[in-house]
Amino acid sequence: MKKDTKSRLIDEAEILFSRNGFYGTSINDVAKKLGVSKQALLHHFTTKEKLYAAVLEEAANYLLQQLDSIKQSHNKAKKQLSEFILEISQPNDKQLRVIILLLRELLDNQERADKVSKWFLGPWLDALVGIVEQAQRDGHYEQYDPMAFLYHLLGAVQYFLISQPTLKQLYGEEAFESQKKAHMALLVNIVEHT
Amino acid sequence: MKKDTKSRLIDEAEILFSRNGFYGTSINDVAKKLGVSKQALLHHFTTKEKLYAAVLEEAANYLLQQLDSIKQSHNKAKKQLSEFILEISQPNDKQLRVIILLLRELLDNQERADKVSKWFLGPWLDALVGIVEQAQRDGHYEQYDPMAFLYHLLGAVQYFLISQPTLKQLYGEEAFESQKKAHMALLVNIVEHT
DNA sequence: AAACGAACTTACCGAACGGTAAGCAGATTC
DNA sequence: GAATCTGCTTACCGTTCGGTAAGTTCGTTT
Repeated sequence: MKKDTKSRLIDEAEILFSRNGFYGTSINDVAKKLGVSKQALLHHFTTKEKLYAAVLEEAANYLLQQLDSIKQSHNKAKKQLSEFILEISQPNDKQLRVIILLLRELLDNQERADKVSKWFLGPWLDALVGIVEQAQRDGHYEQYDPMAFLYHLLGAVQYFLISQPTLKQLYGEEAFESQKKAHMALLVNIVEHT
Repeated sequence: MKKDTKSRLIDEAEILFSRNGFYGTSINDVAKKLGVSKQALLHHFTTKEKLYAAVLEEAANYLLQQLDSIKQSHNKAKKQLSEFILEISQPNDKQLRVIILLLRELLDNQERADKVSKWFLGPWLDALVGIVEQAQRDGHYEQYDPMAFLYHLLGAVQYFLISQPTLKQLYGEEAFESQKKAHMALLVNIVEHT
């Protein structure tokens, strides 16, 4: 049941790319962490860009799969949305890494705007918008544009997530905990009682 | 009235750091863009980190100054907040660069959490929270925690801002324009009619 | 048992990286 | 007018970067 080197390289690259960004990560570092040579990595991916693309593809699959599992566990679109917001608000390590990767992509994509991000974000966003639209058909959030509503939620959640280390350091652990509570309360208020 | 080399280096570094991040920017590139040697840059800043710190300091000053100018133009806290949200929602080039720098800092700061970001974000956040608290004393937004409410707005605005190139490319120019309208409408709705 | 392809290894490579050392022109100070 | 300081320059350095070339090892196929 041991993972093969290729997928272990992707996992390790995901950690380092999310932590240090594309330019801040060297393929040598990735390979060394697994105890293999840099050329073993290049044997599987030929270039650094292709390794990065593999990481993004993996991240996209993760996001879509997560959404799919939520869809299967809950029938009502509104419940699906609130469950989704709840999950990404309290992410595990992997989820947090994927969110950071996503944000880095948005930043780096600022003028590049290449094709990689297209499939990385597109299907996931579309699926989410689909949920909001279904919820609207069920009679919720009707005063809002679906995409704007969704983006608003995503922005608020993800921005707070990546700010957490800074906020902790800025205001201390216990002050931060009450901030987090207030943040979650505001989120729940929007999703549940709008 | 010509700017000296040092501040021109900061300006150019701000452009490149915001576009490509810390690791994606070389001090050679920065110097070359101004037609001076790399050692001219090192003469003024001694290390790349110090150049980066100078850029962050400049960015922090810009944010605080922007806020100050809004405070002086409007008396009521609620009006100050709505004006602020409006301004950063439609940023000029410099504002956009500063916002991107800020987001990059949050991402890179994820585990580093060093002192640099402390002064970079701290006073600005405190000033903004102060405005929200004043608005609450005037009878607005009373159902929310000030920090959570502010962070919610900041997140929604900034996340949408950095997504613009990707959204344009994903859905086309005219679809994006209507998304933007819906996004602005939602924002105005929150700030004005809560 | 010969051939083969996948999964690596060691040995390199040129370019770019951040940074040091030394010098030099020109304005300022003593 | 000699010395000094500022703002640069060219020359150079060791390290690391992504990537190439050429094996080697080993299980599988023929």
